[in-house]
Amino acid sequence: MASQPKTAITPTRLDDYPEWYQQVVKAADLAENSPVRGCMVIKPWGYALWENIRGVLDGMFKETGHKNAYFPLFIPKSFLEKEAQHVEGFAKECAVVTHHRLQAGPDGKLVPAGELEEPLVVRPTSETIIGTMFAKWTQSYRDLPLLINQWANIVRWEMRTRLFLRTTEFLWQEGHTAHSTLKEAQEETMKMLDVYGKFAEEYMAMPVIKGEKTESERFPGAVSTYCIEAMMQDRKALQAGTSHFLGQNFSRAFDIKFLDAEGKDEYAWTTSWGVSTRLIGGLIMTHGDDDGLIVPPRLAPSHIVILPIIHDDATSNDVFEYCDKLAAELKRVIYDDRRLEVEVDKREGRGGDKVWSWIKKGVPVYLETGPRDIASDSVFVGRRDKSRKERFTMQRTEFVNKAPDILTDIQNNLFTRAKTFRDNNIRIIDNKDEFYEFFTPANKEKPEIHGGFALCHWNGSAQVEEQIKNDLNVTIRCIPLDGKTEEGKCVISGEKSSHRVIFAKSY
RNA sequence: CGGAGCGUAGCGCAGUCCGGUUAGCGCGCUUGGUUCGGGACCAAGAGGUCGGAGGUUCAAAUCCUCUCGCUCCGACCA
Repeated sequence: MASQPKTAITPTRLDDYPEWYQQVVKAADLAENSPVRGCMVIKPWGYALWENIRGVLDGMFKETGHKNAYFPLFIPKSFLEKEAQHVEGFAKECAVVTHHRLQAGPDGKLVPAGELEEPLVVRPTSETIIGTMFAKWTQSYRDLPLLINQWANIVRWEMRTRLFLRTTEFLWQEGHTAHSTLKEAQEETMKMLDVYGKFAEEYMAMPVIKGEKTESERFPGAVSTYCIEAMMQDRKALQAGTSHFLGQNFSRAFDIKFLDAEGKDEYAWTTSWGVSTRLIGGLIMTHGDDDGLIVPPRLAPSHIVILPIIHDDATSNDVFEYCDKLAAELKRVIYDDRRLEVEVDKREGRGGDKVWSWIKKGVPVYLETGPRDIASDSVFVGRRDKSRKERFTMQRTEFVNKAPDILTDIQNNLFTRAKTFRDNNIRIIDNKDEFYEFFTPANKEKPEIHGGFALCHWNGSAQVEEQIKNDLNVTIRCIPLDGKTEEGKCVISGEKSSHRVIFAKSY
């Protein structure tokens, strides 16, 4: 008999975290690399997760008054050039279309022909094209606010890619709004940050810290950038969403003007905000364990999987019938304002393989159902947030009634677990040596999981940021919004500081 | 773009240094059987112009030249 691995995923998180991540993506059948460099194929289970993320967020955007629209994939190069900082930030990572057809060359191979007069850039983000349109749509203060969201794919030509966390092409959502006053635009920026925070914590069960980015980490062209930062299980930070207050930078560049109530010509105040398929990477690294993915119930493509246990042909029909009946009952149950998604796994094959395939995919609840359960009219319940040893038997009717409570309990448990982990790895540091020690792995060749979030005073200088980035590869993730004012001294320079910021290694 | 490594069956690899029968192994796949609250076992089978092009040679996965692609480590970043 082949020796059984202790865990479904090899290596474990502790052994090799980056490799563990790749293996989970593969084992959970979320996505794989495509023949196109840096671009991924999102497979059904991963895409269903994205659809659920999209569905919830879309509802939240609409509740806050936004409408969806769609803008072109291609942006004339000249548009990008209009906002100086914006170009500078994105110029290095743009895919550029220069031709519009292919011709057979002398060797029979196709070569680009029909050069464009003006190259088109594949959107790395849409401020410029949307700004151009906003300028047309805005004449009076009565046209404002413009509250637009777009679900789209974008391309950023990154040097190195990792499935979900950084791919050349990725799916995202970008909100773009224009307002007649600074105050309203600032409020919009914070409102959408709150939407992201709520979504991350309540749906993804991923605790986040809301904060503002320092100047060096700011979105190119923004006046201020706010973010939600989450801690992954290797204690590195993941920027999970951003909301930008763009001031009048883009409205000046794109001429988004309106006449106010007094008949005065004014530039609009704009914002933009976005989250991407990167969230799925965050989900994996927040909840996943050495047996694979764990999907929070509120985002699960399937809440419950029923696995019929078949002994022989004589009883198989009874078992299937019982499972189908149970599935039908469960599908009528409401959980989180929608009907339970239930799947009966009737695939041929060994029971063990099937159970483990669902464990790796992270389905919240799995029921192993055979003749014994039928005889006692009960179900054998496995919770993905608990160990295999903790499976338990429950009367069928009781389970049907309690299923939503069980799922709610799993959802809460995942959040609590993640929050405890994060809080245990936040350290208040006031001393430079301790700071350096905190972020230095014992094994430099193959760094073990180390560090975390360091809450420290900072003198506000980019020089300090530069120094710790060079020395330790640590950056300021954000200046927390709920951070109290507190007199202290910069952990690096010793200069005066009035509040603490979060330092961490990041994705 | 720098530094390292790798391209041999669907996947993971051995063989390459030192050229030589019909290119192997594990997993997976197909068929049959034995198991059965479990990630099984036995047997039989299918599957490869060894990343590509050129060269050296009686003979190339193996040596030489050129090329293409991928992964990892840096710089860049949601």
